[in-house]
Amino acid sequence: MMKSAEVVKALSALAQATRLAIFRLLVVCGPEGITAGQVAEKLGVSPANLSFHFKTLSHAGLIVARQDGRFVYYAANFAVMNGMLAYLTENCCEGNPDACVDPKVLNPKNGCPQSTQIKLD
Amino acid sequence: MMKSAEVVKALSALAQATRLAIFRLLVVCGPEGITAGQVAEKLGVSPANLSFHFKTLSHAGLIVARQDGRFVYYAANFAVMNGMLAYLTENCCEGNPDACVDPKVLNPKNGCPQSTQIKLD
DNA sequence: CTGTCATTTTAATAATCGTTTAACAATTGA
DNA sequence: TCAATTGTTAAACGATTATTAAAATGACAG
Repeated sequence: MMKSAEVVKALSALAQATRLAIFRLLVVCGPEGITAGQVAEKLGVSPANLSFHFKTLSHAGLIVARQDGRFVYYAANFAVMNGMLAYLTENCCEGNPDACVDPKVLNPKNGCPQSTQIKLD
Repeated sequence: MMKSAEVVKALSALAQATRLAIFRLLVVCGPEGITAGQVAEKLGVSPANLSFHFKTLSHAGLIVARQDGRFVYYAANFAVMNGMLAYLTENCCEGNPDACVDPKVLNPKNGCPQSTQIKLD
C-alpha cells in the first residue's frame, strides 16, 4: 500500500500537460520503453525541458530509465501507476463499489480499459 | 473521452495532501456525501482552508456540492474520477494490457480494488 | 585522441500555489 | 429581530514550479 506522500508525488508528476503526454506515450509503448530522443521528436519538446520532466516523473517512481549505448530508454512503471490508482479508489462507496460503476468495459486483470485501436490525443 | 487539459486539472487538484485526503474520504462515503463540517472534523482542517480546497476539487469536477439547510454536502464525482483513470491507462502496452498486469483483484465493473475492510490511512 | 551525438545540468526568470487571518454571507431557532 | 451556527471570500505572504539558454557530461565512430 502506497503512502499519501508518495501518491501526492506521483499525482504532482502527472499534473502537467507535457509530463502527462510523456507518461501516456510510455504507457502505450509498454515495458520496453523508447528513447528520450524518440519522445522528444513525438512530442516536440526541447531536450533540456524533456530531461527536466523525465527527472520529475522518475523521482516519482512513475518511469524507469535504462541506458543502452548512447541512448537512454524510458518506460512506464506500471506497478507504481496501479498503486496510485488503487489508492484513489480504495474502499470506494463503503465497500459497495457498484455504486460508482462506470459503463466502460475494463480488463479485470488490471483495470485498464479494453481498447482495440491505439491513438493518443 | 476527457481532454488532456481536464485531466491535468483533475490530477493537479488531487496532487496535494489535504485535497487527496478530502477526496479519498468522499470516495469512501459514496454518492450521498458528507457535510463540510464533518470533513473538517475528520481531517482536522480549518474551515477557510477546507473551503479553498473544496473549490479547487469542485472546479476540477471531482466533487459536487449540494446545500441542505445550513449544511453543504460534498460528494465525489465518480464519472470524472473514472474518466481520469481511463485516460491514464488508455491503450496501455499497445493494446496488450496483460503486459502491465497487477496481481491485485479488481472489480471488473469499475476497476476498483475489491477490499472488504474499510479504513483510511 | 578528436569530433559528434544524446542527454543532462545549471542558473535565471516569471508564474502559480497553500496557508493564515479577518471579514463576510446564509440559514435557523429563540 | 437577535444571536448562534455553518460555510465562503479576500488579501497578503512565503514557497514551489516551468521554461529557456548556455554550458557540461558521457558514449561512441573514425
